[in-house]
Amino acid sequence: MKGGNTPHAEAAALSPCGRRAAIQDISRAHELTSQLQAVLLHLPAGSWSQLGQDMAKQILQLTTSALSTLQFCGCGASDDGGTGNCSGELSKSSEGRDGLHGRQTRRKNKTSTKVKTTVPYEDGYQWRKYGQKTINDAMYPRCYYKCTYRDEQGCPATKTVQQQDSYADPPTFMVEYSMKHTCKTPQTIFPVLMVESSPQKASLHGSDSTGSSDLQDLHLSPPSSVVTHSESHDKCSSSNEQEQPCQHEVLITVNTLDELDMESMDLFMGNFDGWFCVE
DNA sequence: GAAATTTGACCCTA
DNA sequence: TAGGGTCAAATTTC
Repeated sequence: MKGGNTPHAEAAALSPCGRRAAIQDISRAHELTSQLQAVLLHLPAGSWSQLGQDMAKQILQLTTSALSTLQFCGCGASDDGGTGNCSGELSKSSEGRDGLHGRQTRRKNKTSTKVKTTVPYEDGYQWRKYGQKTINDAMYPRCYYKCTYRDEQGCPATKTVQQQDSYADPPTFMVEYSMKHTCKTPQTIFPVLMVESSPQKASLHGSDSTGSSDLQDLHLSPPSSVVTHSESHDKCSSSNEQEQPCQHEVLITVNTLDELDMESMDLFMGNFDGWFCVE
């Protein structure tokens, strides 16, 4: 059902410029919340610290959801001619064709978000594996996950996880998210630390482990990540002549949150100024 | 026994 | 027609 106050409806009502500004604002909020969460982890355990963590998690989920909504609803300005259909909607093409119940389109829409990470299973959502395939020219099979709440709440979100290189330590995975989460669950594992990309490739490398960390014991190993946000039409306003497709990668390798110290944070803040590509 | 994962088969798209 | 995405029965885990 289409609710008038749904994020999708609001996004659709936004002008391209307004949507862009909204995306930038939310991405900034997301970034700051991620950093706040990292800071909170340094505080002594206590009710306030826990409360802050919980709040940060919720904010991250909300901002992630909002960003996802805005991105997926960007189709109106792209190559589908502005049909008004969000690219996130399921295709009904196969329905009723061969007696398959609810079988959805076999090809996903082009709009998706790819994230390169060392912790593909910790992104704040719960997933259930439903398939695995050997992919041509890939060293490792690709795993297919759907939202745990797909059956209960009809959440269409899916993701694929594929290990990339066998020699990296830790191994990196390319995670491709498709469809937007519509499930409503407060359960989070740990939201992915979204990292902004910038025209200049930058990296923060946590070296070897710098002392013991109890964070690992908390299973809050921070993701490290590369966010590769790509869409077919993307041009980067920050690139010089708007000629290069937006395909930025920023690799943050952090073994423990202790390594993400304030110095790194400052570098973090200084180097990145927006991970969304602007048309 | 319920939930999650594995795996082969089916089917769609390029 | 090959490759990739999904289904669903079988199997495993808790």
